[in-house]
Amino acid sequence: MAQLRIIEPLTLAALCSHDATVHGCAPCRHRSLSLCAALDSDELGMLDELSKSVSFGASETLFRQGEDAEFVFNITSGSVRVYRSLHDGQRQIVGFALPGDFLGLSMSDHNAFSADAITSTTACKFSRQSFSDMLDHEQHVLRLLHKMTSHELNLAQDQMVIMGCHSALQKIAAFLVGLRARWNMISGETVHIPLPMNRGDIADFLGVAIETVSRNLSSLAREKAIVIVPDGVRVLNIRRLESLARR
Amino acid sequence: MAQLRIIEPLTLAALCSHDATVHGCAPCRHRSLSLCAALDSDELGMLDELSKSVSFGASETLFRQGEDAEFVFNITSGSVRVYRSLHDGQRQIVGFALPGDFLGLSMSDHNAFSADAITSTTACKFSRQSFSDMLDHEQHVLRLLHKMTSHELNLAQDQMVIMGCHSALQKIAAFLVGLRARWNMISGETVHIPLPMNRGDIADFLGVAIETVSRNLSSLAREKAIVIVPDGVRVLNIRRLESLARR
DNA sequence: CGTTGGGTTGATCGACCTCAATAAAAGTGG
DNA sequence: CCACTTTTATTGAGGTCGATCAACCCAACG
Repeated sequence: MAQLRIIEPLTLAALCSHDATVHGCAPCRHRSLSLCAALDSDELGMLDELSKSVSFGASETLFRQGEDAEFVFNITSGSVRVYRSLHDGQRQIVGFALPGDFLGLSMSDHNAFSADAITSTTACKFSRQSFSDMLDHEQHVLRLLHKMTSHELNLAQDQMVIMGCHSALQKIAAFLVGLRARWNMISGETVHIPLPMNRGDIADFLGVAIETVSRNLSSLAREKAIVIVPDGVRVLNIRRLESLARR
Repeated sequence: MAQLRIIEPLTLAALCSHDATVHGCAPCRHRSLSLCAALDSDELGMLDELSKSVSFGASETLFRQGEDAEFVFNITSGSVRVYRSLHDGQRQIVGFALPGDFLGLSMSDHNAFSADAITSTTACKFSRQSFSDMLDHEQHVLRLLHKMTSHELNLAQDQMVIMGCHSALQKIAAFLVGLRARWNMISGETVHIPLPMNRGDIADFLGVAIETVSRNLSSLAREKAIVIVPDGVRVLNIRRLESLARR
């Protein structure tokens, strides 16, 4: 009877990690801001059994809009775009998932969005059914899940504020400021902002044209607020960016 | 087994109702498709004790951005705008709450948004703390709460898709189609779409100018897709609206 | 009546979309 | 390692949509 729903990019660290050096959920505990940290070892062991490590090459599909929602993903490395394809061929990206983010929890039995890897990506994959079953018996986990959903709602509403901007320059600046904050949570870095997604992805995220993204990034570079580097930007004047991003 | 009526509030209906004729949560049960219907009488009684009926006149404040988040509201009648005020004096409306909608779920210790009544509004008010305490003991309620939050998230993500539209006409049409669906859940009505909010509210919701809202509504009326009536519109050509609203 | 607030409509101007050309990167095959 | 293609990014020019400013209409209300 448990029902989950799509949770887009979640900034609550990885539930579970199966990378080359560590195995199982326990080693991942320290990476968690609020999730694994709140689980005891029994619960972690349970997660361990439910999860399976998977990896995707660039542009490979995690799940597709409309298909049965079979799995829940917790991104451990890489980056993912989550989007809806529209009948006019347009694409609205609703979020980018970074390491630690949760994807594919679906309340309905079919996905409302598609998701595919931007760069090479690894994730912990859970059967949605068994994940759901666990929620029936582990109130702890359900409570955390609800917290994450609430947090996700906050992110979505923040994005609405960004998209309400009348100026494209404001949108770009707000995008950079927001992404910088997220990378900062993950890596501690505040100057270099990786941009694994291409200009078209950013455009479809912000609801502007590709050329507008390019032009405004160039413009920010021209006024020395940022420097454009391969696969990202470096922040020179964060105050300028923040004043543009009307928060 | 509670009888479900499809023409009744699908938007999770009111958790609790304290209107002039009925008191307590139990009478409200029939109005709920999935919320109160899933609670037993003990649980309903508990809700009863926690909740308090409140009412607001037009443009009165339910809560203000930045203040401590003390309460959770379940709207029982009327309509509410939820918005963020920005440092440049602009206002981004992130949603309109209608009967059955929950407010205050996405917030942590302080409100991320302001909310005020558009029309005369009644609501059930819960202390956030006691509501939270109840969740610790009532898995049922927690699950329902999670579902409601998920529903909010759905609305927010749909709104992102709308705001990604490049054309203002598409935004207006998508707004009407979405609002029509919500009113349909509440009242069963599909032709008359009440618009309790004024043009400025719609403008700040969609991220366009007031005049643009007015012009495009007039345009839709001119092509006989809608008729503009006091406090709303009547739909003449839903197919036209839906084809504009790239879903 | 005058006033006020909300709504509509008109005119102007600038921002951004579109189309197009170029440049730079990243693959591909010899 | 170097031509070659393919993809992605940047830059330019022109046209259009929508923001802005302004006037006007209308209903509510004292």
